[in-house]
Amino acid sequence: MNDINKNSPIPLYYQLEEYIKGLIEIGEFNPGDALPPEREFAEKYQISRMTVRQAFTDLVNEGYLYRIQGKGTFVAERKIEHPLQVLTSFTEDMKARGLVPGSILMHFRKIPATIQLAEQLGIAENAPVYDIKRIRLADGVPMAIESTYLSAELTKGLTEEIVTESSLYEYIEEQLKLTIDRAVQTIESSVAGIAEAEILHISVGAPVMLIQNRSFQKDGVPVEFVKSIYRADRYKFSIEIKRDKTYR
Amino acid sequence: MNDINKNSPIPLYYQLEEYIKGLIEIGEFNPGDALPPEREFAEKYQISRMTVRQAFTDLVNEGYLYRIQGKGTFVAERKIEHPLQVLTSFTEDMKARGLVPGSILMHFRKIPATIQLAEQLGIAENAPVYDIKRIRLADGVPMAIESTYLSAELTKGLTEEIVTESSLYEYIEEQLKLTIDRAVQTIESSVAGIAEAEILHISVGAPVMLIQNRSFQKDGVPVEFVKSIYRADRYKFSIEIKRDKTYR
DNA sequence: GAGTGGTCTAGACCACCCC
DNA sequence: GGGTGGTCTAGACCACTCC
Repeated sequence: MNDINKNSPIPLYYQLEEYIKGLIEIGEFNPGDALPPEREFAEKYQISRMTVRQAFTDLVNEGYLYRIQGKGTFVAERKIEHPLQVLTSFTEDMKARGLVPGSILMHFRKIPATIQLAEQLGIAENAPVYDIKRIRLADGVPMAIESTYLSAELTKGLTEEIVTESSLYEYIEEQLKLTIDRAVQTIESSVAGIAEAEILHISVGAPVMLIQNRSFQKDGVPVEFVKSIYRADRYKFSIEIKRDKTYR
Repeated sequence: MNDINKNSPIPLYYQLEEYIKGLIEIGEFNPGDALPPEREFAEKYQISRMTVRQAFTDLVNEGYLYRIQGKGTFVAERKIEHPLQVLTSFTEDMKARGLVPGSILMHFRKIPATIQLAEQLGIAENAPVYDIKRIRLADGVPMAIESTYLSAELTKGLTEEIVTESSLYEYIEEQLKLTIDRAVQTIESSVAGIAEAEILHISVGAPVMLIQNRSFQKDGVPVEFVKSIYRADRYKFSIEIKRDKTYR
């Protein structure tokens, strides 16, 4: 019955966040419902109102709740589609769409950085770069051609085995302890050329989406640069955008 | 010399945010620089450390700063491209790209909602809907065909004059007092048909981007639904995505 | 006027980094 | 050990909404 444990090393505000998220998920609170007031949470769990506010504020920022001054705090409408407000890998993206992800490695090599790659990765020209090219599958069908480029200085020790047998993201985050904080994604439309058409099993001239992705650490150092070609008949890109917080 | 005014009705944390943003903009602090510690700000301006933290936390969430426990708070790398983390109108988008926006109204009419429109706008089938179709220009060249749908119940009093002579967004936000909080955007690739090719001055079969946009208020009520067809040779879509805050 | 969220204080102790 | 951010308290008063 104790949903908030004061002796846990997990911060109280975070426990409360998870607890409230849980209540929303099981339908205890529905979109549009008012939550109990902050002071009520504070008293019920014997924690300070400021701590409750920290939890509420986080959930507001994450889009679970919204507040109206003088009225209360309310559950926001459920998020729609896959909420790609959040950076994901191909694997996670496909799973979220209910598809089984797969991958065929075309090559794994180390090359000297071209001018373009050097600029995208924030390294010197001709510095070593891992160049990984994969065909990405969804339910066994080719979905995209993906080229990943990583500074070999930053991701030392990357091998073909890691790429084929485990997760590149996992290696980057858990083994190398690099934390990806944000990415800039560029999306264009194009049409398939002969080579792409063959790999993706579509006709020459069929529409494709070109998606480029540059991932950064918190300090702004680029971690990876990915160029993908998705077949347009099977892939839609969807995001949720927040309007600017305007105080004026 | 008093950058923080305790007697102002503007909250202290907000004044501090603006002040710090200003220091970053004029280059007083550069990306990677450490800011003075929270306690120093608190003492210097005679405000509580919690208030300083509120300002810092907001700036971290907005991407201006990042924190490293035990080390300090640092200025983040400048944001790249047009930071379309933020919802904008066609007009604002083009201006940000250094292009002069223009518009040709093809029709402005009131129609009964189709099933699809009813669903997108969260209204009853056959309820009245404003249907606005425009050719959007950049530097005088056709850039996109845009169809906007609005619930006529919600946006009562909308006229052709408002659409042609002022800004639809301005009318929605300032006259109707509706606040758009977020939008879900879906992007697909396709190729131009005969009608689109003619309007956009491109060849049949040339790549185009289909962009759909549903805008919502804080309570989740949809405000508008926009379907656009952009010519792909002149338009790239770019966004910045944050990685999930993972506490685990 | 009662109830809500919004802002703010003046402390406290903990966790982490670096010397 | 000294300095940093991270968490938390127990209050206070203000601004807004609704009756």
